[in-house]
Amino acid sequence: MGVTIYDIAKEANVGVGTVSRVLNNHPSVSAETRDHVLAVAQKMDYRPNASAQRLARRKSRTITAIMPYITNYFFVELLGGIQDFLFERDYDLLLYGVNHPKQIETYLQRSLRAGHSDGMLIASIDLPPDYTQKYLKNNFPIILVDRFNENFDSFFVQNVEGAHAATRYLISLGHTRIAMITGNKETTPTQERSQGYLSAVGEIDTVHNAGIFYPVLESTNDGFSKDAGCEIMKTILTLPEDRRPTAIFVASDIQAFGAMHALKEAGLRCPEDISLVSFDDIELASYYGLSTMRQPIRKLGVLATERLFARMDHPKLEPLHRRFTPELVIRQTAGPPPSRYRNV
Amino acid sequence: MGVTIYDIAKEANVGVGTVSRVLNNHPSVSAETRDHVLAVAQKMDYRPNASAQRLARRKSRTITAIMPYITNYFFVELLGGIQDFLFERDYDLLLYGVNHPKQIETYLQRSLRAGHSDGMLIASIDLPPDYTQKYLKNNFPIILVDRFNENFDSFFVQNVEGAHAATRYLISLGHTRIAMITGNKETTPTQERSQGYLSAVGEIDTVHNAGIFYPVLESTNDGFSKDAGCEIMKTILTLPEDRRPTAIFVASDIQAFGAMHALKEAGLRCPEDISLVSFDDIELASYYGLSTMRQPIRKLGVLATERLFARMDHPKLEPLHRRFTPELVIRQTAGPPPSRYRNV
DNA sequence: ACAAATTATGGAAGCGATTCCAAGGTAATA
DNA sequence: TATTACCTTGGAATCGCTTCCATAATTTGT
Repeated sequence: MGVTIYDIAKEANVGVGTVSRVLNNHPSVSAETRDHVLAVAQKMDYRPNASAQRLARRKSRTITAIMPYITNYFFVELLGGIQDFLFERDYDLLLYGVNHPKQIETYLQRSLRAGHSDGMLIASIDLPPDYTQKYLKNNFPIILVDRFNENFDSFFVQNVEGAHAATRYLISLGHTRIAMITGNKETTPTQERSQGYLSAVGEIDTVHNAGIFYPVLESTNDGFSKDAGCEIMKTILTLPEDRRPTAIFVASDIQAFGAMHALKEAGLRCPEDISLVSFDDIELASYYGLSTMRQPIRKLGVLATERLFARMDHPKLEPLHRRFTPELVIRQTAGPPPSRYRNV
Repeated sequence: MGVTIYDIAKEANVGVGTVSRVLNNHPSVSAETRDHVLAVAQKMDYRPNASAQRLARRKSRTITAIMPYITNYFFVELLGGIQDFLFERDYDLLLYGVNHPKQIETYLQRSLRAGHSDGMLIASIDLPPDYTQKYLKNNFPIILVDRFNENFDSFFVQNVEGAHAATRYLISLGHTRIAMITGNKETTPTQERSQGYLSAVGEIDTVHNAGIFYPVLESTNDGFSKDAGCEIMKTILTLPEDRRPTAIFVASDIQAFGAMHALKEAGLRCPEDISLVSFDDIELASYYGLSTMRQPIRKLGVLATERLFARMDHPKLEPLHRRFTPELVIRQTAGPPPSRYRNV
C-alpha cells in the first residue's frame, strides 16, 4: 500500500535505521545524509504509519476523555480547556461522550486495552469501585474532574461550600422561607449541594427550609434540565402563597432557566416575587441576569490535563486533590423578599 | 510489561494462532479449547494491545471528526449524533476541536498519517484546495458536514433557501424595511444566507433592504456570537427611527440573543417594535421564543457517519450530496410592524 | 475399508515503525 | 605512527498482534 521507511532506505541507498533517525531528528546523522533522505521521503510522499509508531514506541500520543453530555456549556468549556493544552503537546484526544449511563462501563472497559491511550480524564462521573481497583493495579494514569476520589488526582469544585454560600446570600437578603430545586437524588452534585443548603438554612433559627424538590420523572439522565426545573417550579407554585418560599436555591443554571420560565408563565416576577440563585454560571447565565455560583470550568480542564501529563511522566506521584471554591456572581434574579414577608 | 498472547499460549499449551482465533471468535476452534483459553486469559488478566491490533489488522477502528467550537449547541448536537452511531459500531472517536483557524492545517496534516484513523468527518470547515487533492489522491474516506464540495460526500442545509424563506416570512407579516445581521464576511454561512436574504428583498418592489450588518471587530472566530449580535443591534438602533428597519433577519440564533438583549436595554420590545427571525434553532431558541429556521443538526451527524461507514466499506462510491431544507419555526419574536409603518 | 473432505491446530511470516549493537571511518592525542 | 575516541551507519531484533499455510486428526461418502 503506502510507502514505508524500507522503500525510502532502498531509494536513498541508506539503512532503515538511518531513515528512522532522520525522521525523528536524531542528532547523529550527517547533514548531508539528512537532506538527502528528507528529499527522497518528500519525493515519495512518505507518510508515517501511526499504528506502527505506536507499537514500536509503546506510546500512543493520545489521551482519552470520558464525560457525560450534561449541559452543553460545561461539556464544551471543559473540552476546550483540555484540547488547548493537548494541541501544544501534539497529542490527540479520544472522546467518549456519555449519552446514557450504560455506556460508561463499555467505555471504561475499552480504555483498559493496553496501548489504547496514554492516560485518561474522567469528568463528572463517579468511578465504579471495581474500576478503581483495575486502574490502580495497572497504574494507569487517570485524573478525575468534577469528582473526588482519594486514590486519584481529583480536580473539583466545593459543592457543599458553594451551596452554603448561595443560601447564605439569600438569607442575607432577608429571606426566611427558602426552598431548593435540584437534580436526581443519586447524583453527587445533588447530594453535596443539598448538604450545603441544609447546613445554611439550619444555622439560623428564623429561617425555614421550605423543602428540597427533586425531579418527578425518572429520567435517563441526571435531572439537571430546563424541563425538570420548569416542572418543579410549577409544583412549588401550587403551594398556598403563605407557605410558598420567597427564595429558591436552584442547583443548576439550566434548571433555573426552566424555573424562570414557569414563573413568567404564572405571571410572577423574579426577583420581586421569588428570588433565585443557582449554580454553574454557564454562558447564558450572564446573559439572562442569573445570580449564580461560578465554577472555573475551563481552568479545571487545563489544570487537570497538565496534571495528567505530569503523571504520565512520573507515574509514582502521590494523588493530588485540588478543590476550587465557587464564587458568587450577583446579577438580577435575587433581591429582598416581598415587603409583606420581610424579616421579623 | 503486560501479558501477551504468547504468555497465554504457553500457559494454555496451545499455539498463538489458536489464542488469537479464540480471542477473535473465529469459528474453527473447538468449544473445549475455546473455554480453556478464555479461562487462562481471564486468569492472567489479559488485555489486548490496541496498537498491535491496529498494525496487524491495518484498521484503527477509529474515526476522526474535525469541527470548530462554533456555537456550543451545534457542536454538541452534531457530536452526539456521531457518537451514538459510533457506539453501536464499537468505533472510537478522535476529536479535533478547532479553537483557532490556524489549527485546521495542523489537524488536517495529522489526519493524513497512515493508520491514524479509518475515515474523517469534516464539519463546518471549508476544505483547503491542496487538501482536496491530497485526500483524493489517497482515496481517504472523508465526509463533509455543513459544507459542500463536489468531490466529496456532502451533507448540508440549504442556506440560501433558508434565508430566503425567513425573509419572505418577514415580508408576509407586512414589513417593508428589513435589515440583516450576520457573521464575518468571509464565512460561507454569511455569504449564502446574505444571498438568500438579498434575493428575497429584491423580489418585491415595496420592500427595502435597510442594510446587511457585519460584526465590527475583527474577531478570531466567525463573528457568530452573542456579543457581536448585541453590538450590531446597538449600531442599528442609532439610526433615525424613520430609517430604522422594522424587522431583521439575523443569521444565527446566538446573535439574535445578543440583539434581543440590546433591544431590551434600549427599552424596545420584540416583536412590537422590531421583529426578528434567525437561523439554527438551537436549544435555547425554543425556550426564549425565538422564531427561527430549524436545522436538523443531529440528523446530519447520524447520516454523515452512516455514509462514512458505507464509504469505508466501498471506497469507490460516487460522491453523494444531500441537502436539507431548513424549516421555519414560528414563535414569538416576529409579528406585524408597528401600525405607523404598516403596509402602504 | 479406503479415499476425500472437513475441522483444529501450530507456528512462521508478516504489519511498519524504533532502537540497540557492532563496525567502519575519521579525527584527535601522545 | 599507533592508540583512543567519536561520529555515522547498517541492519537485526523487537513491539504484540493477525493470518496464511501446512499438517494432523476426524468425519463423511461409497
